[in-house]
Amino acid sequence: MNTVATLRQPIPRRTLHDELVDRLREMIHVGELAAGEKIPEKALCEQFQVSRTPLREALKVLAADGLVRLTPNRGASVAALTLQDLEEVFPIIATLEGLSGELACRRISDPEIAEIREMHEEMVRRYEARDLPEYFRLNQAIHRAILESAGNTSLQSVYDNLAGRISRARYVANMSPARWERAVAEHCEILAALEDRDGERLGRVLREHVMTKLATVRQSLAEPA
Amino acid sequence: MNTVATLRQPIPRRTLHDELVDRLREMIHVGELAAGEKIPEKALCEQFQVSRTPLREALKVLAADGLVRLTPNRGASVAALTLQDLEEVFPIIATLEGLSGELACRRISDPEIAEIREMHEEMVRRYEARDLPEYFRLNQAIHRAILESAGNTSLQSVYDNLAGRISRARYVANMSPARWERAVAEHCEILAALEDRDGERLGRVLREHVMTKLATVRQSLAEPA
DNA sequence: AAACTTTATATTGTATTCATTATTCACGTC
DNA sequence: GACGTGAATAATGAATACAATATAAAGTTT
Repeated sequence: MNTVATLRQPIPRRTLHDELVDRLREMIHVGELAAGEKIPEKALCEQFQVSRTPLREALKVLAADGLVRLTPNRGASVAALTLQDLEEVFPIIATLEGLSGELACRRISDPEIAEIREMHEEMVRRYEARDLPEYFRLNQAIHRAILESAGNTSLQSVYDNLAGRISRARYVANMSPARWERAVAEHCEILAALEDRDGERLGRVLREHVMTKLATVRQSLAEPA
Repeated sequence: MNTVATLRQPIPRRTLHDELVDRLREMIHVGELAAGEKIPEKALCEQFQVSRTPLREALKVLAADGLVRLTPNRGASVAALTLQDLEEVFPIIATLEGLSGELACRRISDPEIAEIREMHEEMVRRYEARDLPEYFRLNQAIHRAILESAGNTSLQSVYDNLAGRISRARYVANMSPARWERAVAEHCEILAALEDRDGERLGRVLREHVMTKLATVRQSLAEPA
């Protein structure tokens, strides 16, 4: 059934550089390419079995995204995020998430709200079960759903780019029980504002929620690993 | 005097792809590479007297920035900005400018404020003399100064990237006398809020100011050229 | 042993070449 | 004239080659 429909669709193409952008991004996110480290161009070409051209093109893109630093004649390294970087980027992300909340309230449908409520309730159950990875996944899905409900693809794109820069820091930050409880409370407020379609309140709560996360990350960085 | 100091400084390097990014960006801004048009890769290499490699690298970067569209096996074209794109990007820019105003009020110095006031006053004189190009230049300089006073280089970078996408649309939009008068009034309010270091008010006024510009652009697009 | 110089090797940036894909042109058929 | 097919040409993506720069290793001097 599905196969017949697929056969009559355009054949998707993907350039090597595009594929490499995604792979390198993921490698940075999971720490396989560590912050501050030189990017081993030759080794990566061998690993991926591609020539240097598409890999270098991919690195240019990642540099434009801020994930990678290019130094002329010295190659590329993974951008090392300082606390200063985080202090700069989080307010921007907070502001953009606030905007996405405001825009979402103008156009979100009842089924979309219901879906977010479902995810929220499951997330709370994961919290109560102390299942952090699944809680984290659902948490991200809720933020993603709100962003998509905003219906602004440019906002999604800008947000994704910035979020990609700090994804590693967010991923490894430890959350204390008190902060976790607070985060859940904030999410209840997010859902309430969303159900009321109160854009201003949702925008404010989302901004505060993200800035709370910055405090978590900041504290995590201050502790010895 | 200055020459001796310069001689003992590191020798700056610039890769071709980096230079080409800037040149192509400018060519798009001034309309030399028109929206929707194919980018003539071969001709540009001849014009700039470079090989295809750095040019293709530059195009990848511009594509990541949203200025250029890459279609596999069909090459690159200048992204055609639809009204939808503008409707999406302007609110983001407005939000980011609002944030820059808030951040600036937290840390701007008296000399910085004085400099912005000077520019403002000169801009008003240019308005009264009906000198639009110079008014536009000063207008941009004021926004730039506020953004820099925010002291957030990530914000500058994100803002510049977005502003670069819509720079052509802004540049060609016609401003009616009524809108011009309103823009000047808004700038007076911007300066007042800045001098009061009232971050919330400045943020709000800057957001409105940018959204007013969207209305100008929108109207300009609705009129036959 | 430390510092300096020279040589060898590796890496980086760019140019050129190769293979594939797309577009255009020419020709034949209906 | 419209349509289809095949050949020729151009453009695109990637691989390879070349030149320049940086780094490491070896040799020499103090």
